Amino acid sequence: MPSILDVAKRAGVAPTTAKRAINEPHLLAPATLERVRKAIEELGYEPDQVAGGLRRGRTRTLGLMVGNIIEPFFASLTRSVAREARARGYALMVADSEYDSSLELQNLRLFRGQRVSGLIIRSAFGSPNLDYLKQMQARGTYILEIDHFYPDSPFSYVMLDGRQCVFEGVRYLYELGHRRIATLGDYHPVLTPDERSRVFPEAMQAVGLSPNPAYQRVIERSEEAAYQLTLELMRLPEPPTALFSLTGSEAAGAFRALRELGLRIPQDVSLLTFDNYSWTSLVTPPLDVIEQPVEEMGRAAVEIVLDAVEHQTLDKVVRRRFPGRLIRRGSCAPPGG
Amino acid sequence: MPSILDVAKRAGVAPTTAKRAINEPHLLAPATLERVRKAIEELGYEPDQVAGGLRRGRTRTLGLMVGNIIEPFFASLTRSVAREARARGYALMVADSEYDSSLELQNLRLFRGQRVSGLIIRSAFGSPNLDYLKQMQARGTYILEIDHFYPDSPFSYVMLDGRQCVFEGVRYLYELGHRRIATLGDYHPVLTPDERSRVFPEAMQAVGLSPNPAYQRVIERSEEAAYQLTLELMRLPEPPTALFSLTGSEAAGAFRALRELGLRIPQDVSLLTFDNYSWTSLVTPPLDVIEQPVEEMGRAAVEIVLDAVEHQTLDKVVRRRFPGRLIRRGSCAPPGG
DNA sequence: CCAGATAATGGTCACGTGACCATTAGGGCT
DNA sequence: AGCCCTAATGGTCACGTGACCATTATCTGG
Repeated sequence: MPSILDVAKRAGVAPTTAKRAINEPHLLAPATLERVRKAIEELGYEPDQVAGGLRRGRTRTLGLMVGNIIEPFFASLTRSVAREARARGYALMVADSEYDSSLELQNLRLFRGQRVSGLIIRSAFGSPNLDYLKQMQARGTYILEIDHFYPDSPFSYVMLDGRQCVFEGVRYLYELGHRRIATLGDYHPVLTPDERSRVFPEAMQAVGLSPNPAYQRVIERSEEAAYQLTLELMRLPEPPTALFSLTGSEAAGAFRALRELGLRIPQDVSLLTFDNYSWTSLVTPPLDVIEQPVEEMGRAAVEIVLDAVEHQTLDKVVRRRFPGRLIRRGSCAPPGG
Repeated sequence: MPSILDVAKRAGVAPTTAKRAINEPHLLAPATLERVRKAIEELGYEPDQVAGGLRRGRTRTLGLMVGNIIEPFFASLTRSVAREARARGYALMVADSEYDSSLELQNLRLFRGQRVSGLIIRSAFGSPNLDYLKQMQARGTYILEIDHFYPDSPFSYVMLDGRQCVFEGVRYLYELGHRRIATLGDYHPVLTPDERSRVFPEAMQAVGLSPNPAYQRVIERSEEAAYQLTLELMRLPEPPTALFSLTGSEAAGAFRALRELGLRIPQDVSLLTFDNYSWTSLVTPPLDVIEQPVEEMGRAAVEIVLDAVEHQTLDKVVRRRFPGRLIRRGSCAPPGG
């Protein structure tokens, strides 16, 4: 692999001069610049970011830790983050915690070993890693949470405005005439704290309803758990007339369960879900969804992180909320046919 | 960020000794080892892979270039590759070419700058980057193609056995009684060379059929193009009785088109597709698919790359084919109801 | 014609590590 | 006692870069 020394030798200049052709070309005489450029071209020289990172004390790499890359939300986020990072000359390291805090820790160690300059993280459940993140931050890695944040998080974050979305969703169902509205379970308040399930009761109160305790179960956050819970809920003597799924993955479980039970959407039960996943428009009927501006969120995340890194303002905390958008397609209708 | 020097100082040993606690602990006296371990623990020391990579002349990073991270095939692949890389102590850099060779080149440059030790790549279409890849290889990056390979590729690869799958798919449809079978277009033989569309005519011949020229169009490889083509095909005077989609993305386009045309699956037309995407079991009817062993392929890819990197056998070319699995769910039936 | 400014180029060193070689102490053998 | 062997530990240097300082040539104004 040729180094700048090879370039310098070939161009007949000192290494310092050769490097200036890349970093501060305006300082060079046009003829010298041209000669160096030619040498770079001929040798196929590409600056070594490993050496540069060591010397600089700061790498041009960014870490992204997702909860589950299979979920389209994270896939879209990854694409958006990757695009933005590339545009700014940063490589993107991706890790998947599978929402498991011990895997998360392993991945954090890897990221730390690689000395990533910034970290965008959707933290896992259980979360004994807050201290580790704080330590990384104290040592110069800028940390930004996305899609979720720790209570009292000291970090920047980029989030959907879950509160606004849940309120809007509940109001939408309410105005269609629904009174028996259920989310697909509560998440565990400590193990899987979640804004959406936390504000649901408030959203119900805002329209003069209160959540039916019979519908409230603490579940794991997965398609399978949502599938099981939907079966249970719809077999109650007084089943919900509308299901409000707080994530796209859970909607798939609910949809599967409703089909198995032979329940028609929206005649027998309405279904509303977060996340405009592509399958939601392929099924019959197409589902009403609350879309997140994922691309924008990814862009914003990279911008916040890299601005802080490059301007050396690691202490700057930036928090941005993004609105969701309700898309009506026909899976919600007045109750009772 | 503490370095091994800090650890050594705190443990009261020489830097060399401190490092041995990590790299060759068997050489140390138990008491010394314990003291160094304690110092590492207290300081929260994590070896700097940037410095190590520079000195070693080899980083512990792997590059993964996907065609489109949004496609579940690539999302699953990414997860599998990330898992395996993590298990071996390598960080994974992910880039998305969006199947565009100019974006691909930008990403390759980034990877090269970061001195990735290995590269797993699903190459883009158009592909003027073969030379660049060869150059990277000549400079010590082990390259492995996945899901697709250049004609006369000099690299290792991991692939589905597309030939076997297409043959099996065609035979399946043939035995159900179909004679008018169409793929969703040919890909451009130069711009988007593709094994599956190339062997389709052979597979037809193997059952005594030949592809209907009226069904053969060169299309782009996208959901939208597949949607348009399906509309066209089904409006022909003699439309196909069975559609064979060569990718999961295209199946979504075909499915959308069939629904818009009001055609029933499988009564009016059978639909068979590659890739067991989760939506294919959610729609009505659930689709017959040819599943790829994506996880295994990802694991194999990392294994091949890292074994070559770590054993310094960069010249070793390994090529593996994986069988697909046909899953019947009800979207294919004898023609004519 | 020269001081001082500026343009252009050159030289040196440290970042943290791993490879390699060097040194010391103690134990077993003749 | 003298030798060698091994266990345990220490010292040095280069990887390629970027920050910083140094040097030389050319120009400008009085």
